[in-house]
Amino acid sequence: MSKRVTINDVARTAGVSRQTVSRALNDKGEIDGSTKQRVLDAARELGYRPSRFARGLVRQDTTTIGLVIPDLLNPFFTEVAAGALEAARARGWHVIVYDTAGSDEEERGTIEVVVSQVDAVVGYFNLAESELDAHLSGMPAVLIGREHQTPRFSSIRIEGAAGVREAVDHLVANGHRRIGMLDYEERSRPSIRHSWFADAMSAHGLVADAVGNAVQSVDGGTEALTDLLARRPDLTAVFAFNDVIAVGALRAARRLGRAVPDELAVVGFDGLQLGTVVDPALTSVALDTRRVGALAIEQAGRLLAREPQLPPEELLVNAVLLVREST
Amino acid sequence: MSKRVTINDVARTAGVSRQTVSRALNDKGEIDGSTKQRVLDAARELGYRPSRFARGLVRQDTTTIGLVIPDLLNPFFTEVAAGALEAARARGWHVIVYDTAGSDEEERGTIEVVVSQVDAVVGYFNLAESELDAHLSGMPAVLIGREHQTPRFSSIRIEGAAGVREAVDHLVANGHRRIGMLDYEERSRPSIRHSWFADAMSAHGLVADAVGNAVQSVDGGTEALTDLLARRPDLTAVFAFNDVIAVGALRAARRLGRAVPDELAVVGFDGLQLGTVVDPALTSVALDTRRVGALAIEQAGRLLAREPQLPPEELLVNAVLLVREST
DNA sequence: TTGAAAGCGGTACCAA
DNA sequence: TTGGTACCGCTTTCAA
Repeated sequence: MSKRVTINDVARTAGVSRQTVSRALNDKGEIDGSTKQRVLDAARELGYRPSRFARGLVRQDTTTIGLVIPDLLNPFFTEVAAGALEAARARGWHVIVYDTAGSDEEERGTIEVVVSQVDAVVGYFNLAESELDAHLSGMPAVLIGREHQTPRFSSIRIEGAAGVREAVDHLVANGHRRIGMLDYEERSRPSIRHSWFADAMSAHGLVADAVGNAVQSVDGGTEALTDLLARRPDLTAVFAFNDVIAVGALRAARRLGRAVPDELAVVGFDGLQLGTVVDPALTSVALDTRRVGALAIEQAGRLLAREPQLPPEELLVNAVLLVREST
Repeated sequence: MSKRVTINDVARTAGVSRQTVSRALNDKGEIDGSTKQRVLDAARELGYRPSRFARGLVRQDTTTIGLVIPDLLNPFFTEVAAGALEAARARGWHVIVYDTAGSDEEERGTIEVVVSQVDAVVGYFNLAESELDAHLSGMPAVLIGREHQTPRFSSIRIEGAAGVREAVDHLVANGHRRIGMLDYEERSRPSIRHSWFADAMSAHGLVADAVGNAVQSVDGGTEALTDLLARRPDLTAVFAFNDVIAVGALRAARRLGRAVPDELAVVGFDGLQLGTVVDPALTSVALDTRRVGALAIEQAGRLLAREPQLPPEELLVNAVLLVREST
């Protein structure tokens, strides 16, 4: 790595002081036109590029947020990321994206690195709060889709009980009684969405006993529904943990020759754009995903500025039923 | 914004010098256990967080790449971004993602900001090379999917002539003669993909005279095919600029009651994952999108280190026909 | 209009 | 094991 060209080098070859170089480069007034030109020429010739560290050190204005997500290829996280990016840009902030590939190991590595690279971090974490707290060494953090205890943390909650209830109501109203679920278990425990589902079922006197487990991918959904239907061919409807899994389920239904929605109704969760490109278009308990990202940025901003936090009810994104064609 | 807590504050409250604080925080040896603990306590209490700028200034090791894409919600760019992120992580580099929303204005703003935030920039740019050159003020840049003249730039080329030729051969072999195209024009000029298509058509003595123009979105594809078929209902196959548009075309065909592939064959370009979730699965001239991103990072690294560039033939990503169900 | 000097917040190297 | 000092590269006073 050849030595860095500094402002001093430019100053020397242009025959001026470094302050003058700084003036020329930053378009400040108070500089002679020809001097400025001379400096600019010298800078170009030497291939000078100011150090962003030195600059940042002096004018501590730029804010950089780390966005941690498990999988950029999962459209849900992409939509959240897009929302975060947009909100950050509106404030002139930067976003460094970290993809943890859904692995705890990568997540640890990411956190280690994040600490020295950004001003605050937002995103989806899987590690225990105690571990996060220990390694984040005081950095403001906003957890998405997950509760927090430590006061230093903040979280954006996704409230889907009412939406899932709507979905089950809708299915029951359409005559469905045997409704299964494709869940996504974390740490071998049923998800919170599963409990929303179970509650909604009980309200109709039904039991949520037909549950399959899927990994978070389209293929995962295909596989899970295939398995579930093998065990419970009597199901007439399924609720999936999210749209990605539901889209996989749609594919499985097609392969198994079960027409959707007539022979099997499918409901997803998230309300992604993805649900509109499949056939039939996916009915889903929909979320404003962009808002999730935007809220996280907003909240990170408050943490950073030590401003009062948003009240809990503002840190909530509600999901509502969006009926399309798959039910 | 309350004043920043610096290493001096910690040193003062812990009653030691800042060098000692530095030692304690960086787990250097040569420090008494109790002193270290005292420093750590003080740091925690004050909520001290080291300035990444000051750190970066002194040990100038971290490399940050700016990734500029027009639309993070477009799965093609997401796949490229994922490839870039992965390649960057493997080197311990960071990636700041910029979404220009496909607007020249945003692109200008992005470039302005990028210059002082990253060490090199890679991505999709729309602005003229002269303008890029002027505002990038010497920063190494890798253009994706676009030729370059200025030697300081580098580019990752996408070579699809052979793949498109394969696609047209395949369609013709299946009896298609009236094949249309849904193009994506830039600056009101047919794309390079259109010319590949036209060449492939001529090779069979056919003319590429049924061309529609689409915006880069699923909806754009739907609209464009609807229009095109209104003008040219006799078409039996269409080749789309990319998979996103092709997926929209699939939807249009469905709405118009034209069965795919029997009454209309559809071929996309890019070979995205997206093509496997639709029904029928999309035949596409496929690209290794992750590799596109990875190559861009690799090349940026060489530019940065002033190492010899990769030879042009390595900076090429070839597309090949991937037959699925839509043809 | 220009330059000298003083930091910005850290780390490295030395001496104590 | 500690602290003093120089310095990273740049911008911001303040004089000249």
